[in-house]
Amino acid sequence: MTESLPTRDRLVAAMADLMRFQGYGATSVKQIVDHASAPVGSLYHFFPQGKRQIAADALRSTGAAYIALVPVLLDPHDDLGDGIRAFFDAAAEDMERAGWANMCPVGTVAAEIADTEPELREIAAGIVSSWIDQSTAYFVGRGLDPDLARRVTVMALAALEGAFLLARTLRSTESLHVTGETLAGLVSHLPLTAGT
Amino acid sequence: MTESLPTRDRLVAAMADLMRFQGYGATSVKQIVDHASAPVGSLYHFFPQGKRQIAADALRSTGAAYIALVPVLLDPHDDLGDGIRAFFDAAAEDMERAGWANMCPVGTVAAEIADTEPELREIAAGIVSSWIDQSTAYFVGRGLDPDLARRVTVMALAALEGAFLLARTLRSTESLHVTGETLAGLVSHLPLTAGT
DNA sequence: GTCTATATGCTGATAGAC
DNA sequence: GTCTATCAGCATATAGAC
Repeated sequence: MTESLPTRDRLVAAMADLMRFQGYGATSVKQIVDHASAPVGSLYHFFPQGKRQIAADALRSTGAAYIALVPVLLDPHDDLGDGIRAFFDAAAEDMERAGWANMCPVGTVAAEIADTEPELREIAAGIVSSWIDQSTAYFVGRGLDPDLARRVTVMALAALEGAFLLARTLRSTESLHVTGETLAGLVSHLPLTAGT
Repeated sequence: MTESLPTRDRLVAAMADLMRFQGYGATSVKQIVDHASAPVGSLYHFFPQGKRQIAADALRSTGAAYIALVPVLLDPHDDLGDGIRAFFDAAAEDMERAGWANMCPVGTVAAEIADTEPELREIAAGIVSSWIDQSTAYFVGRGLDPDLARRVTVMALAALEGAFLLARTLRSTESLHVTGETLAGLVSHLPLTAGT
């Protein structure tokens, strides 16, 4: 983490990276600054409210980055089911290569802080809500009825996060491949509204 | 937590309870003994290796308790899909009533400790593996082909854990109802092997 | 087995020189 | 904006009387 980014950005990236592996509680301020090759003072200069504030920033920036993947990974596939399968297979490959870190800190952290860090929980809830809204809109654009699109989104997101949890715990990609395959079969047979 | 259980059992129950809400890292030894109305010395008397050891015990005992729910909740339903729907709806009701604690500490804790507590991760992996094996065997007993039974199990477990995560983050039962309903539709149309 | 007092180290956070 | 030295508090764990 000695990239030539501004200090502030290096700190946020380091926090996001550490949270993917360790979650929030197990990540110490000292680890963050070491990982970002920055002095402690700089962290409190940019983030006067300390660890909680930099965690909020890291969640927000990665949350925004991940929702952008949906169109990127699904657009190339005419059949939505094929797109979903490719999405889950890509996640499996990335996860194994990254040493079983979660893809996104939001999933790792959300359960951990849901009752102990109310402010961070609300931020995580906002990110997840916007994921659901944007992904629903994408599926509507691909021809699904709005209500069905939302249900498909919620189902797929739950399956993805759960499969990440199992993969991480078991150190196996089976859960990602199986859920991706099953969802693909489901989605390929959904009715599309006229004109798509 | 002033039940008339032996001290050792009260300590394990307190740890399991706290981990459901807070996870592992945010639960302190002081909280455990306070919640169990026991002195610190007793914890280290029964669990010489301290917090990590009592966490392992709490995970094991709740892991065993939860797999027992599968036949209890599914046996009454002739149609497997109906059983799955009832399972998820029951989980949603319990979760909301319990103030959005996770049903089982294994899910809350697994992601958090996967890279920081190798011994606990292996214990969690063992529990999850045995869930998958036992649940697969149950579905085979209900007439599914073994390979299909395993895939249904993995899919359902991933969806359940993911739906828990979303419900906890968003403080809404929507994810549990939607995933339960979707899985139910899927499972109701699976082919059964002859003779069931 | 129960309980209290305490040791040791690490935590998040701050002050102040440069 | 950068960096170091340091604070006060809490963490896990232990010692030893009862």
